[in-house]
Amino acid sequence: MDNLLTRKLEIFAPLPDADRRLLDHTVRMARLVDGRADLIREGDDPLHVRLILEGFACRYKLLPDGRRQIMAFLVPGDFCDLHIFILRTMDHNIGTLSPCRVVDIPRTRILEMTERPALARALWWCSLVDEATLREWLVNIGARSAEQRIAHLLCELLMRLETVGLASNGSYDLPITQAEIADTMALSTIHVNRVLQRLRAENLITFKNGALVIPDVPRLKAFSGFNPNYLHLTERNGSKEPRR
Amino acid sequence: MDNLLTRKLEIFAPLPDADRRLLDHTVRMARLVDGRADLIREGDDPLHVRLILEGFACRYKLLPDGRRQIMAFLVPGDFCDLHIFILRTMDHNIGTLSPCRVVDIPRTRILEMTERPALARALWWCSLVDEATLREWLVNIGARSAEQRIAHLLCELLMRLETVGLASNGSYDLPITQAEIADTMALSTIHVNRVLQRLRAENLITFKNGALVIPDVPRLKAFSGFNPNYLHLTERNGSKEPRR
DNA sequence: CGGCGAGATAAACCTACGTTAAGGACACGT
DNA sequence: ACGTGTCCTTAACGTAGGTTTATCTCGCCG
Repeated sequence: MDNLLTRKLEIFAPLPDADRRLLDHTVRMARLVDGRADLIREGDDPLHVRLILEGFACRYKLLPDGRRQIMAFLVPGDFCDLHIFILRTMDHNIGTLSPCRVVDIPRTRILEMTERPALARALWWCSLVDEATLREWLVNIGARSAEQRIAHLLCELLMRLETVGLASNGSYDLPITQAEIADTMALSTIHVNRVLQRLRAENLITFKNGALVIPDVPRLKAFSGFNPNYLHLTERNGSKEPRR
Repeated sequence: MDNLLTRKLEIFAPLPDADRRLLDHTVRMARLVDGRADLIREGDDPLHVRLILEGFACRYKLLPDGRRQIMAFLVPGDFCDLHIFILRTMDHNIGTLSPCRVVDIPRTRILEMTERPALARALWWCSLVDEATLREWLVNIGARSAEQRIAHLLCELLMRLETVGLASNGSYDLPITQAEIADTMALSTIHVNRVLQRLRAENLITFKNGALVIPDVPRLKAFSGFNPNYLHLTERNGSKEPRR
């Protein structure tokens, strides 16, 4: 059984056995973190790269007036701060939403990974998919109605969680509050509440003991204008070298 | 005199002479492109990576109802689509705003560049700064008022253009229309117009024969809540190896 | 068992924007 | 000199979503 990280990186392309063993080894020492705890703060100059193995976390920035904008959700298999390898100091915060299992990967290990061509490309892929996701979020917040916006987020999470085996039959655990959705979607909590109720009233979503259920996935995707191309899940290719 | 690309990449770290020569050579063959022309479209699978040498371009997506969301401004020295090296198919469009001078860099050349450690890190840095900028744009659109939003954009462009020698004394050419600002900032053109007038009335900005002038840069930065940390312009370091 | 805090819900009211519709100022080509 | 198109500007009015305040439901802890 593959570990979560291998599973995620092989969405891009198969890895040599040696690389897979390195990843198995990398993922071995995890620690537990409470919900709503900061993993890293803006201005930090962290020594390790963090990887989420269990639970939900988010990137966020705080504004002078105390409001917070969440800019990304981090789910199992996601790197928190691969970029500090190059950028050094954090320009945003990362905090857990639910209790998490987290691995601290030393810089030397990342360096070792970047020296293996297949792994280096896989890491690059992760970082580019993060960027593509950010672009879609910008479109989401900038151009869609509150209803579509939230529906779109739920579709994205479904697909991302499916790839790591944490969602099936259009259902997954979503351990976040309406206030957190509000900080993500640039809406007020009250409006998030109104919108969720409307989505439930139209039977686009339901909740069954804590888990989100999407009764008709294609319908929710159509409703939200969801196009999964930005997640780049289908570029799998067997070649060990990029095409020329 | 350094070429624009070298100048930009050396913001991150100095490059070996051989790398600089490679860049000089890379930048030699540019072509001219009209304003308001698409350079690449969503779904394309381009064979070259494009680099802007002169003029303004933007990343954008189109929505079913015909509206467009601009997700990034590309100014001289910016790569349009470095990510296609890994992600293959474009998940968004890139179009010029003003007439541009553009270089098409073949994939083989990019591969050659990624095989040189200092250049590889510099390219990685470009891509990570793009991502950080996207995060700040998300905050900008999600959490700031229309006035702050536009002021923030103008501050960012000032800093980015300064680094490539295209702005000085708080002034630069801004060859874009209010409608384009609207598509960028998720506002209507009419509201952009209102906001620009208010910014002018408060003497935060003025226009002198086509160029934007910011009379008091610190004041505009304070007004918009601008913090340049996300541009990562100060991580310059002389070492040829990343720290461990 | 009773109090407390977090989260969801509800209804009233408010405002920053969007929309529509109409001019006006240039720059361009003929 | 006259149209024509593009961009900017103005004003009236409409609405999605914010704000405020309050209630309700739990789970939790003493």
